[in-house]
Amino acid sequence: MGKAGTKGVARAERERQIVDIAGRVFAEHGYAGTSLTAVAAQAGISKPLIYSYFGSKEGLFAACLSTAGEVLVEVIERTAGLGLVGQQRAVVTLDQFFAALEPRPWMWRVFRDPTMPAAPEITERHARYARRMHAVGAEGVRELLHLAGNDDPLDSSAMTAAWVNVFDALVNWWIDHPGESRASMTARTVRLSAAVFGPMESDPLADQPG
Amino acid sequence: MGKAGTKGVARAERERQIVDIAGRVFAEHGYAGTSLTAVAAQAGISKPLIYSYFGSKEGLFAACLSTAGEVLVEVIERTAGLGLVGQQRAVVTLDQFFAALEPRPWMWRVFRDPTMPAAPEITERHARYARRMHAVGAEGVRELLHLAGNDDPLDSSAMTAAWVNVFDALVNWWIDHPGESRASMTARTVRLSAAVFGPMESDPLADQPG
DNA sequence: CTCTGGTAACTTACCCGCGGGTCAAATCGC
DNA sequence: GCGATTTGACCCGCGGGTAAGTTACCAGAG
Repeated sequence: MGKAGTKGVARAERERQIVDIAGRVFAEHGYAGTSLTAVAAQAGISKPLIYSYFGSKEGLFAACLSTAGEVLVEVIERTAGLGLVGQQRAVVTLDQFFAALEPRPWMWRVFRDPTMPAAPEITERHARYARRMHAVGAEGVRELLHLAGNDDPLDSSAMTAAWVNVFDALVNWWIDHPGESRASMTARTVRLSAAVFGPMESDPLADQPG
Repeated sequence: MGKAGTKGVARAERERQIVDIAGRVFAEHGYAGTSLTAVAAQAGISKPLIYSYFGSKEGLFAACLSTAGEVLVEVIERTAGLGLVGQQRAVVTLDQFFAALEPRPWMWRVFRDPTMPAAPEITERHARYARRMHAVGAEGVRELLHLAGNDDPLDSSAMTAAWVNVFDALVNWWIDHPGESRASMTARTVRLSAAVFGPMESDPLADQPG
Protein backbone atom coordinates (compact mmCIF):
# COMPACT_ATOMS: atom_id res chain seq x y z
CA MET A 1 0.00 0.00 0.00
CA GLY A 2 1.53 3.26 1.20
CA LYS A 3 5.18 4.00 1.85
CA ALA A 4 7.21 2.49 4.65
CA GLY A 5 7.78 4.18 7.97
CA THR A 6 5.93 4.31 11.26
CA LYS A 7 2.31 5.40 11.30
CA GLY A 8 2.45 6.37 14.94
CA VAL A 9 0.81 3.17 16.16
CA ALA A 10 2.52 1.77 19.25
CA ARG A 11 3.52 -1.87 19.18
CA ALA A 12 1.14 -2.98 21.92
CA GLU A 13 -1.83 -1.35 20.26
CA ARG A 14 -0.93 -2.75 16.85
CA GLU A 15 -0.60 -6.20 18.36
CA ARG A 16 -4.07 -5.99 19.85
CA GLN A 17 -5.46 -4.86 16.51
CA ILE A 18 -3.76 -7.66 14.60
CA VAL A 19 -4.92 -10.29 17.08
CA ASP A 20 -8.48 -9.07 16.81
CA ILE A 21 -8.54 -9.15 13.03
CA ALA A 22 -6.61 -12.41 12.80
CA GLY A 23 -9.06 -13.92 15.28
CA ARG A 24 -11.94 -13.02 13.02
CA VAL A 25 -10.28 -14.53 9.96
CA PHE A 26 -9.17 -17.67 11.80
CA ALA A 27 -12.71 -18.07 13.12
CA GLU A 28 -14.21 -17.78 9.66
CA HIS A 29 -11.85 -19.98 7.63
CA GLY A 30 -10.08 -22.01 10.30
CA TYR A 31 -6.34 -22.02 10.90
CA ALA A 32 -5.59 -24.30 7.98
CA GLY A 33 -7.69 -22.23 5.58
CA THR A 34 -6.26 -18.86 6.56
CA SER A 35 -3.37 -17.11 4.82
CA LEU A 36 -1.38 -14.39 6.53
CA THR A 37 -1.54 -12.39 3.31
CA ALA A 38 -5.30 -12.24 3.81
CA VAL A 39 -4.92 -11.23 7.46
CA ALA A 40 -2.46 -8.49 6.55
CA ALA A 41 -4.79 -7.21 3.84
CA GLN A 42 -7.74 -7.16 6.25
CA ALA A 43 -5.67 -5.29 8.80
CA GLY A 44 -4.42 -2.81 6.23
CA ILE A 45 -0.78 -3.60 6.96
CA SER A 46 1.94 -5.70 5.38
CA LYS A 47 2.84 -9.28 6.06
CA PRO A 48 6.35 -8.70 7.46
CA LEU A 49 4.90 -6.58 10.23
CA ILE A 50 2.94 -9.58 11.46
CA TYR A 51 6.09 -11.68 11.36
CA SER A 52 8.04 -9.01 13.16
CA TYR A 53 5.48 -9.02 15.98
CA PHE A 54 4.41 -12.67 16.17
CA GLY A 55 7.26 -14.60 14.57
CA SER A 56 5.15 -17.10 12.66
CA LYS A 57 1.63 -18.09 11.70
CA GLU A 58 1.59 -20.42 14.67
CA GLY A 59 2.76 -17.59 16.91
CA LEU A 60 -0.09 -15.40 15.74
CA PHE A 61 -2.57 -18.18 16.32
CA ALA A 62 -1.09 -18.79 19.76
CA ALA A 63 -1.68 -15.14 20.62
CA CYS A 64 -5.33 -15.38 19.53
CA LEU A 65 -5.69 -18.65 21.42
CA SER A 66 -4.31 -17.16 24.61
CA THR A 67 -6.59 -14.16 24.39
CA ALA A 68 -9.57 -16.44 23.96
CA GLY A 69 -8.45 -18.91 26.61
CA GLU A 70 -7.88 -16.27 29.27
CA VAL A 71 -11.29 -14.72 28.75
CA LEU A 72 -13.19 -17.98 28.56
CA VAL A 73 -11.51 -19.54 31.57
CA GLU A 74 -12.07 -16.40 33.61
CA VAL A 75 -15.77 -16.38 32.78
CA ILE A 76 -16.43 -20.02 33.49
CA GLU A 77 -14.46 -20.12 36.74
CA ARG A 78 -15.99 -16.91 38.02
CA THR A 79 -19.49 -18.14 37.18
CA ALA A 80 -18.85 -21.51 38.77
CA GLY A 81 -17.80 -19.66 41.93
CA LEU A 82 -21.29 -18.20 42.29
CA GLY A 83 -22.45 -21.45 43.85
CA LEU A 84 -25.41 -22.03 41.57
CA VAL A 85 -26.65 -25.50 40.73
CA GLY A 86 -28.61 -27.35 38.09
CA GLN A 87 -30.61 -25.51 35.51
CA GLN A 88 -29.86 -22.13 37.01
CA ARG A 89 -26.15 -22.75 36.82
CA ALA A 90 -26.40 -23.72 33.16
CA VAL A 91 -28.47 -20.73 32.17
CA VAL A 92 -26.35 -18.20 34.05
CA THR A 93 -23.15 -19.68 32.64
CA LEU A 94 -24.52 -19.33 29.13
CA ASP A 95 -25.59 -15.77 29.82
CA GLN A 96 -22.15 -14.85 31.09
CA PHE A 97 -20.54 -16.46 28.07
CA PHE A 98 -22.76 -14.52 25.73
CA ALA A 99 -21.73 -11.35 27.54
CA ALA A 100 -18.05 -12.20 27.23
CA LEU A 101 -18.32 -13.18 23.57
CA GLU A 102 -20.42 -10.22 22.52
CA PRO A 103 -17.45 -7.97 21.68
CA ARG A 104 -15.33 -10.74 20.12
CA PRO A 105 -17.40 -13.74 19.05
CA TRP A 106 -14.39 -15.15 17.18
CA MET A 107 -12.86 -16.27 20.48
CA TRP A 108 -15.14 -19.24 20.75
CA ARG A 109 -14.49 -20.55 17.26
CA VAL A 110 -10.75 -20.00 17.51
CA PHE A 111 -10.65 -21.89 20.77
CA ARG A 112 -12.51 -24.80 19.19
CA ASP A 113 -10.81 -24.69 15.79
CA PRO A 114 -10.46 -28.30 14.65
CA THR A 115 -7.69 -27.36 12.21
CA MET A 116 -5.51 -25.94 14.97
CA PRO A 117 -1.81 -26.70 14.35
CA ALA A 118 -0.46 -29.79 16.08
CA ALA A 119 2.70 -28.07 17.32
CA PRO A 120 3.27 -28.87 21.00
CA GLU A 121 3.49 -25.19 21.86
CA ILE A 122 -0.09 -24.79 20.66
CA THR A 123 -1.64 -28.04 21.81
CA GLU A 124 -0.19 -27.70 25.31
CA ARG A 125 -1.40 -24.16 25.68
CA HIS A 126 -4.83 -25.15 24.43
CA ALA A 127 -4.91 -28.20 26.67
CA ARG A 128 -4.13 -26.07 29.73
CA TYR A 129 -7.15 -23.83 29.14
CA ALA A 130 -9.38 -26.65 27.97
CA ARG A 131 -8.61 -28.72 31.04
CA ARG A 132 -9.68 -25.91 33.36
CA MET A 133 -12.89 -25.28 31.44
CA HIS A 134 -13.63 -28.95 31.12
CA ALA A 135 -13.16 -29.43 34.86
CA VAL A 136 -15.83 -26.87 35.62
CA GLY A 137 -18.28 -28.30 33.12
CA ALA A 138 -17.63 -31.85 34.23
CA GLU A 139 -18.29 -30.88 37.84
CA GLY A 140 -21.74 -29.60 36.95
CA VAL A 141 -22.47 -32.67 34.86
CA ARG A 142 -21.40 -35.04 37.64
CA GLU A 143 -23.73 -33.19 39.96
CA LEU A 144 -26.63 -33.63 37.57
CA LEU A 145 -25.91 -37.30 36.94
CA HIS A 146 -25.46 -37.99 40.63
CA LEU A 147 -28.93 -36.63 41.31
CA ALA A 148 -30.20 -39.22 38.83
CA GLY A 149 -28.28 -41.95 40.65
CA ASN A 150 -25.57 -42.25 37.99
CA ASP A 151 -21.89 -42.09 39.00
CA ASP A 152 -20.31 -43.75 35.95
CA PRO A 153 -17.24 -41.72 35.03
CA LEU A 154 -17.48 -42.56 31.33
CA ASP A 155 -21.12 -41.49 31.31
CA SER A 156 -19.98 -38.25 32.85
CA SER A 157 -17.27 -37.84 30.24
CA ALA A 158 -19.67 -38.37 27.34
CA MET A 159 -22.29 -36.11 28.88
CA THR A 160 -19.74 -33.35 29.40
CA ALA A 161 -18.77 -33.56 25.75
CA ALA A 162 -22.45 -33.29 24.84
CA TRP A 163 -22.94 -30.30 27.10
CA VAL A 164 -19.94 -28.49 25.66
CA ASN A 165 -21.35 -29.08 22.20
CA VAL A 166 -24.73 -27.70 23.21
CA PHE A 167 -22.84 -24.64 24.22
CA ASP A 168 -21.07 -24.65 20.90
CA ALA A 169 -24.34 -24.95 19.01
CA LEU A 170 -25.92 -22.02 20.83
CA VAL A 171 -22.89 -19.78 20.36
CA ASN A 172 -22.68 -20.62 16.68
CA TRP A 173 -26.41 -20.16 16.27
CA TRP A 174 -25.99 -16.75 17.81
CA ILE A 175 -23.12 -15.89 15.48
CA ASP A 176 -25.31 -16.95 12.56
CA HIS A 177 -28.17 -14.75 13.78
CA PRO A 178 -26.54 -11.36 14.24
CA GLY A 179 -29.87 -9.70 14.93
CA GLU A 180 -30.16 -11.44 18.28
CA SER A 181 -29.05 -9.53 21.36
CA ARG A 182 -27.42 -11.14 24.35
CA ALA A 183 -30.62 -10.62 26.32
CA SER A 184 -32.81 -12.34 23.75
CA MET A 185 -30.36 -15.24 23.54
CA THR A 186 -30.42 -15.68 27.28
CA ALA A 187 -34.21 -15.55 27.34
CA ARG A 188 -34.18 -18.22 24.67
CA THR A 189 -31.92 -20.50 26.67
CA VAL A 190 -34.21 -20.09 29.66
CA ARG A 191 -37.20 -21.22 27.56
CA LEU A 192 -35.31 -24.12 26.02
CA SER A 193 -33.91 -25.25 29.35
CA ALA A 194 -37.42 -25.19 30.79
CA ALA A 195 -38.72 -27.26 27.89
CA VAL A 196 -36.07 -29.92 28.48
CA PHE A 197 -35.72 -30.02 32.26
CA GLY A 198 -39.08 -28.61 33.26
CA PRO A 199 -39.81 -25.09 34.55
CA MET A 200 -37.60 -23.47 37.17
CA GLU A 201 -38.85 -22.24 40.54
CA SER A 202 -37.44 -18.71 40.44
CA ASP A 203 -36.00 -16.24 37.98
CA PRO A 204 -32.57 -17.68 37.21
CA LEU A 205 -31.08 -14.31 36.38
CA ALA A 206 -32.05 -12.43 39.52
CA ASP A 207 -29.11 -10.36 40.77
CA GLN A 208 -26.60 -11.49 38.17
CA PRO A 209 -23.76 -9.21 37.06
CA GLY A 210 -24.17 -7.44 33.73
CA MET B 1 6.59 -46.99 -6.03
CA GLY B 2 6.49 -49.96 -8.39
CA LYS B 3 6.36 -49.89 -12.17
CA ALA B 4 3.50 -48.50 -14.19
CA GLY B 5 0.77 -50.66 -15.67
CA THR B 6 -2.49 -52.11 -14.41
CA LYS B 7 -2.54 -54.14 -11.21
CA GLY B 8 -5.74 -55.87 -12.16
CA VAL B 9 -7.94 -53.70 -9.94
CA ALA B 10 -11.17 -52.68 -11.67
CA ARG B 11 -12.09 -49.02 -11.70
CA ALA B 12 -15.22 -49.34 -9.54
CA GLU B 13 -13.38 -51.27 -6.87
CA ARG B 14 -10.46 -48.85 -6.87
CA GLU B 15 -12.84 -45.93 -6.60
CA ARG B 16 -14.48 -47.43 -3.54
CA GLN B 17 -11.08 -48.01 -1.97
CA ILE B 18 -9.90 -44.47 -2.66
CA VAL B 19 -13.11 -42.95 -1.30
CA ASP B 20 -12.79 -44.98 1.87
CA ILE B 21 -9.18 -43.98 2.51
CA ALA B 22 -9.72 -40.37 1.47
CA GLY B 23 -12.71 -40.22 3.81
CA ARG B 24 -10.52 -41.30 6.70
CA VAL B 25 -7.87 -38.70 5.92
CA PHE B 26 -10.41 -35.91 5.32
CA ALA B 27 -12.06 -36.81 8.62
CA GLU B 28 -8.78 -36.65 10.50
CA HIS B 29 -7.27 -33.49 9.05
CA GLY B 30 -10.23 -31.76 7.44
CA TYR B 31 -10.51 -30.90 3.77
CA ALA B 32 -8.25 -27.86 4.04
CA GLY B 33 -5.57 -29.76 5.92
CA THR B 34 -5.48 -32.75 3.59
CA SER B 35 -3.09 -33.19 0.65
CA LEU B 36 -3.84 -35.61 -2.15
CA THR B 37 -0.23 -36.71 -2.01
CA ALA B 38 -0.95 -38.00 1.49
CA VAL B 39 -4.13 -39.72 0.35
CA ALA B 40 -2.31 -41.37 -2.54
CA ALA B 41 0.45 -42.55 -0.23
CA GLN B 42 -2.08 -44.00 2.24
CA ALA B 43 -3.84 -45.79 -0.58
CA GLY B 44 -0.58 -47.12 -2.00
CA ILE B 45 -1.21 -45.57 -5.40
CA SER B 46 -0.06 -42.47 -7.25
CA LYS B 47 -1.66 -39.06 -7.31
CA PRO B 48 -2.59 -38.95 -11.03
CA LEU B 49 -4.75 -42.03 -10.59
CA ILE B 50 -6.90 -40.09 -8.17
CA TYR B 51 -7.16 -37.24 -10.66
CA SER B 52 -8.00 -39.62 -13.45
CA TYR B 53 -10.87 -41.01 -11.39
CA PHE B 54 -12.18 -37.97 -9.54
CA GLY B 55 -10.96 -35.00 -11.58
CA SER B 56 -9.96 -32.78 -8.70
CA LYS B 57 -9.56 -32.59 -4.94
CA GLU B 58 -13.06 -31.17 -4.77
CA GLY B 59 -14.34 -34.01 -6.89
CA LEU B 60 -12.84 -36.55 -4.51
CA PHE B 61 -14.36 -34.76 -1.55
CA ALA B 62 -17.70 -34.64 -3.33
CA ALA B 63 -17.58 -38.41 -3.76
CA CYS B 64 -16.89 -38.89 -0.04
CA LEU B 65 -19.62 -36.41 0.81
CA SER B 66 -22.17 -38.21 -1.35
CA THR B 67 -21.33 -41.55 0.16
CA ALA B 68 -21.78 -40.13 3.63
CA GLY B 69 -24.91 -38.16 2.75
CA GLU B 70 -26.69 -41.09 1.17
CA VAL B 71 -26.06 -43.33 4.16
CA LEU B 72 -26.92 -40.73 6.80
CA VAL B 73 -30.10 -39.56 5.10
CA GLU B 74 -31.24 -43.11 4.60
CA VAL B 75 -30.74 -43.90 8.27
CA ILE B 76 -32.46 -40.85 9.65
CA GLU B 77 -35.44 -41.03 7.30
CA ARG B 78 -35.92 -44.72 7.84
CA THR B 79 -35.75 -44.29 11.61
CA ALA B 80 -38.15 -41.36 11.54
CA GLY B 81 -40.58 -43.56 9.66
CA LEU B 82 -40.83 -45.92 12.63
CA GLY B 83 -43.29 -43.56 14.25
CA LEU B 84 -41.51 -43.27 17.59
CA VAL B 85 -41.73 -40.14 19.72
CA GLY B 86 -39.85 -38.27 22.41
CA GLN B 87 -37.06 -39.94 24.28
CA GLN B 88 -37.52 -43.25 22.55
CA ARG B 89 -37.22 -41.65 19.15
CA ALA B 90 -33.98 -39.93 20.16
CA VAL B 91 -32.38 -43.03 21.58
CA VAL B 92 -33.35 -45.27 18.70
CA THR B 93 -32.12 -42.72 16.17
CA LEU B 94 -28.76 -42.57 17.90
CA ASP B 95 -28.58 -46.35 18.00
CA GLN B 96 -29.27 -46.60 14.29
CA PHE B 97 -26.65 -43.97 13.56
CA PHE B 98 -24.07 -45.82 15.59
CA ALA B 99 -24.87 -48.93 13.60
CA ALA B 100 -24.50 -47.09 10.29
CA LEU B 101 -21.27 -45.39 11.32
CA GLU B 102 -19.63 -48.45 12.79
CA PRO B 103 -17.97 -49.59 9.56
CA ARG B 104 -17.01 -46.05 8.38
CA PRO B 105 -16.99 -43.55 11.22
CA TRP B 106 -15.32 -40.98 8.94
CA MET B 107 -18.65 -40.33 7.25
CA TRP B 108 -19.92 -38.22 10.10
CA ARG B 109 -16.86 -35.98 10.30
CA VAL B 110 -16.65 -35.55 6.55
CA PHE B 111 -20.28 -34.55 6.41
CA ARG B 112 -19.71 -31.96 9.14
CA ASP B 113 -16.27 -30.78 7.98
CA PRO B 114 -16.15 -27.04 8.65
CA THR B 115 -13.32 -26.58 6.14
CA MET B 116 -15.41 -28.01 3.31
CA PRO B 117 -14.73 -26.15 0.03
CA ALA B 118 -17.11 -23.32 -0.79
CA ALA B 119 -17.59 -24.39 -4.41
CA PRO B 120 -21.29 -24.38 -5.33
CA GLU B 121 -21.07 -27.97 -6.52
CA ILE B 122 -20.11 -29.00 -3.01
CA THR B 123 -22.24 -26.66 -0.93
CA GLU B 124 -25.36 -27.44 -2.92
CA ARG B 125 -24.85 -31.15 -2.65
CA HIS B 126 -24.21 -30.84 1.05
CA ALA B 127 -27.20 -28.55 1.51
CA ARG B 128 -29.48 -31.06 -0.18
CA TYR B 129 -28.56 -33.81 2.28
CA ALA B 130 -28.37 -31.47 5.25
CA ARG B 131 -31.83 -30.09 4.56
CA ARG B 132 -33.37 -33.54 4.59
CA MET B 133 -31.62 -34.51 7.81
CA HIS B 134 -32.38 -31.20 9.42
CA ALA B 135 -36.05 -31.50 8.54
CA VAL B 136 -36.32 -34.78 10.39
CA GLY B 137 -34.51 -33.50 13.45
CA ALA B 138 -36.47 -30.25 13.50
CA GLU B 139 -39.72 -32.19 13.38
CA GLY B 140 -38.80 -34.09 16.53
CA VAL B 141 -37.67 -30.91 18.25
CA ARG B 142 -40.88 -29.08 17.38
CA GLU B 143 -42.80 -31.96 18.85
CA LEU B 144 -40.86 -31.74 22.09
CA LEU B 145 -41.18 -27.97 22.35
CA HIS B 146 -44.87 -28.08 21.56
CA LEU B 147 -45.44 -30.43 24.47
CA ALA B 148 -43.84 -27.75 26.66
CA GLY B 149 -46.15 -25.13 25.18
CA ASN B 150 -43.47 -23.50 23.04
CA ASP B 151 -44.10 -22.91 19.33
CA ASP B 152 -41.48 -20.22 18.67
CA PRO B 153 -39.80 -21.09 15.33
CA LEU B 154 -36.50 -19.49 16.33
CA ASP B 155 -36.47 -21.45 19.57
CA SER B 156 -37.02 -24.54 17.48
CA SER B 157 -34.18 -23.59 15.15
CA ALA B 158 -31.74 -23.05 17.99
CA MET B 159 -32.83 -26.22 19.75
CA THR B 160 -32.39 -28.24 16.58
CA ALA B 161 -28.87 -26.94 16.24
CA ALA B 162 -28.22 -27.95 19.84
CA TRP B 163 -29.64 -31.41 19.28
CA VAL B 164 -27.53 -31.97 16.17
CA ASN B 165 -24.47 -30.99 18.17
CA VAL B 166 -25.36 -33.41 20.93
CA PHE B 167 -25.36 -36.00 18.25
CA ASP B 168 -22.02 -34.74 17.04
CA ALA B 169 -20.55 -34.87 20.54
CA LEU B 170 -21.65 -38.46 21.10
CA VAL B 171 -20.36 -39.65 17.74
CA ASN B 172 -17.02 -37.93 18.26
CA TRP B 173 -16.81 -39.26 21.81
CA TRP B 174 -17.34 -42.69 20.38
CA ILE B 175 -14.65 -42.20 17.76
CA ASP B 176 -12.30 -41.10 20.53
CA HIS B 177 -13.13 -44.21 22.60
CA PRO B 178 -12.53 -47.04 20.17
CA GLY B 179 -13.02 -49.64 22.88
CA GLU B 180 -16.73 -48.89 23.10
CA SER B 181 -19.07 -51.12 21.15
CA ARG B 182 -22.24 -49.88 19.50
CA ALA B 183 -24.27 -51.67 22.15
CA SER B 184 -22.44 -50.04 25.05
CA MET B 185 -22.80 -46.63 23.40
CA THR B 186 -26.52 -47.10 23.01
CA ALA B 187 -26.86 -48.24 26.61
CA ARG B 188 -25.00 -45.11 27.60
CA THR B 189 -27.34 -42.84 25.67
CA VAL B 190 -30.29 -44.53 27.35
CA ARG B 191 -28.83 -43.79 30.77
CA LEU B 192 -27.95 -40.21 29.87
CA SER B 193 -31.31 -39.57 28.31
CA ALA B 194 -33.00 -40.87 31.44
CA ALA B 195 -30.85 -38.61 33.61
CA VAL B 196 -31.91 -35.56 31.60
CA PHE B 197 -35.53 -36.27 30.75
CA GLY B 198 -36.42 -38.70 33.49
CA PRO B 199 -36.72 -42.50 33.17
CA MET B 200 -38.67 -44.06 30.34
CA GLU B 201 -41.64 -46.33 30.74
CA SER B 202 -40.51 -49.26 28.59
CA ASP B 203 -37.37 -50.62 26.97
CA PRO B 204 -36.76 -48.17 24.14
CA LEU B 205 -34.95 -50.73 22.02
CA ALA B 206 -37.54 -53.49 22.05
CA ASP B 207 -37.95 -54.95 18.58
CA GLN B 208 -35.54 -52.65 16.80
CA PRO B 209 -33.65 -53.76 13.68
CA GLY B 210 -30.05 -54.79 14.09
C1' DC C 1 -1.99 -71.49 -30.07
C1' DT C 2 0.32 -67.30 -31.21
C1' DC C 3 0.59 -62.83 -32.78
C1' DT C 4 -1.17 -58.16 -32.63
C1' DG C 5 -3.52 -54.18 -31.73
C1' DG C 6 -6.46 -51.70 -28.61
C1' DT C 7 -7.80 -50.23 -24.26
C1' DA C 8 -7.91 -49.79 -19.34
C1' DA C 9 -5.05 -49.29 -15.43
C1' DC C 10 -1.20 -47.21 -13.75
C1' DT C 11 3.40 -44.28 -12.96
C1' DT C 12 7.30 -40.91 -13.33
C1' DA C 13 8.42 -36.41 -14.06
C1' DC C 14 7.11 -32.12 -14.46
C1' DC C 15 4.58 -27.19 -14.32
C1' DC C 16 2.95 -23.38 -11.60
C1' DG C 17 0.82 -20.51 -8.25
C1' DC C 18 0.12 -19.79 -3.45
C1' DG C 19 1.55 -19.11 0.98
C1' DG C 20 4.94 -19.26 4.86
C1' DG C 21 8.94 -16.88 5.84
C1' DT C 22 13.10 -13.48 5.24
C1' DC C 23 16.13 -9.24 4.00
C1' DA C 24 17.37 -4.89 3.49
C1' DA C 25 15.87 -0.56 2.92
C1' DA C 26 12.68 3.33 3.67
C1' DT C 27 10.17 6.54 6.56
C1' DC C 28 8.61 8.86 10.64
C1' DG C 29 8.57 10.64 15.58
C1' DC C 30 11.58 12.47 18.85
C1' DG D 1 20.66 11.14 14.24
C1' DC D 2 18.55 7.16 16.13
C1' DG D 3 15.51 3.67 17.08
C1' DA D 4 10.97 1.96 16.39
C1' DT D 5 7.83 1.07 12.86
C1' DT D 6 6.75 -0.39 8.39
C1' DT D 7 7.29 -1.94 3.61
C1' DG D 8 8.45 -3.91 -1.37
C1' DA D 9 10.67 -7.52 -3.19
C1' DC D 10 12.25 -11.76 -2.88
C1' DC D 11 13.17 -17.07 -1.77
C1' DC D 12 11.48 -21.69 -1.58
C1' DG D 13 8.87 -25.73 -0.62
C1' DC D 14 4.41 -27.71 -0.82
C1' DG D 15 0.46 -29.05 -3.01
C1' DG D 16 -3.03 -28.97 -6.84
C1' DG D 17 -2.98 -30.33 -11.39
C1' DT D 18 -1.05 -32.24 -16.06
C1' DA D 19 1.47 -34.61 -20.05
C1' DA D 20 3.28 -38.45 -21.75
C1' DG D 21 4.76 -42.77 -21.43
C1' DT D 22 4.52 -48.03 -19.44
C1' DT D 23 2.54 -52.24 -18.29
C1' DA D 24 -1.03 -55.73 -18.14
C1' DC D 25 -5.10 -57.66 -19.83
C1' DC D 26 -8.17 -59.03 -23.59
C1' DA D 27 -10.03 -59.22 -27.86
C1' DG D 28 -9.88 -61.16 -32.62
C1' DA D 29 -6.99 -62.58 -36.82
C1' DG D 30 -4.24 -65.85 -38.67
